[in-house]
Amino acid sequence: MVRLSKLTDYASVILAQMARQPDVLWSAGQLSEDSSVPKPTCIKLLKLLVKGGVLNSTQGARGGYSLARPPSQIPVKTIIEAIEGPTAITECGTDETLCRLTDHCSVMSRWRELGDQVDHILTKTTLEDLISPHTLYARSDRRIETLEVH
Amino acid sequence: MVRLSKLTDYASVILAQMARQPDVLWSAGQLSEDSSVPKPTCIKLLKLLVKGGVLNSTQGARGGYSLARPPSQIPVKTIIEAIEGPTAITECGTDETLCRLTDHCSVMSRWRELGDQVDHILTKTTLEDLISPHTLYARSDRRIETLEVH
DNA sequence: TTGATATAGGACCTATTCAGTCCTATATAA
DNA sequence: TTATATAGGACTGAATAGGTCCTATATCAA
Repeated sequence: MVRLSKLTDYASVILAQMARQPDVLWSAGQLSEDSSVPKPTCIKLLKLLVKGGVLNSTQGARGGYSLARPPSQIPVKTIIEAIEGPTAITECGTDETLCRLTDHCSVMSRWRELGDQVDHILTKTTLEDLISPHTLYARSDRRIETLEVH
Repeated sequence: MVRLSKLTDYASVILAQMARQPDVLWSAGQLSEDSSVPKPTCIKLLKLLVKGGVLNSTQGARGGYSLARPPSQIPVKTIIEAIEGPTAITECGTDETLCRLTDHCSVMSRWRELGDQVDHILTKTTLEDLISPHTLYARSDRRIETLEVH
């Protein structure tokens, strides 16, 4: 149901480190060393995060990576999607037979609504929250309030 | 991030059908036919749902399956876990090296809190909601209110 | 008692996805 | 020009998901 892939786990640790010193230009080697993530894997993650708009990169000698935005403006949803790709709660459309069932599509719209609620949480929570020493629940501005109908 | 496996998708369609006529004893063959889910797979799902406490089964000729509880008392979380097994947001413990990092465990507790919020939604939403023709948002008793700190 | 009809439980195979590695190209600074 | 970075891709092995099949057991009816 809700599971972080190992790579997202790694990425969040790497990003947490970067977020604590947002002005440093980090090299892949440095990040790999500090985070214990094997260098090839670390490099792969950094590339994905650049592609996903989470990081900026500077090429060449003395180059490296830095956060593209302040931690408070990086939703965890963005991080997850950068690593795992865009993910809907159901693909729907793969199985034509099922989709013709009366039940199927109505049940699926409920699932999709559930997915929206989860999305809402993941969008509201940011990298800043991840590195905070305080529980999410303690922050009134981060509590999940009644959802609005759009 | 949040994705229904195909099998959970199938299971929800099957359960939706059963929920609309809760007093019928359904045979696997009947359910397979009505839901377009291939019989072997359908049977597998039904077994998992029995094991997970969602369904009751009656063996022998004229046997079959029925809901173990009223739809309003079957959280979707129970359904998901019956099919996909218990799933935590991170395994944690698989990678000893990462776990020794100062950052890692604090970041992971935030992820875990996020997981708890999602859990909360999945526990509050039931099979009854899934088969409802009305959007989840329209039901005030199903809206996600401020979470409590335990 | 026997046969037909169900579920129970497990083994098993295959396809897809995930994790991880490696190679070559390109950009930059000294 | 060389050393040091990232960029982009191909590739491999492992893990998981999806799907099938076989044998055992329980129940009902003739």
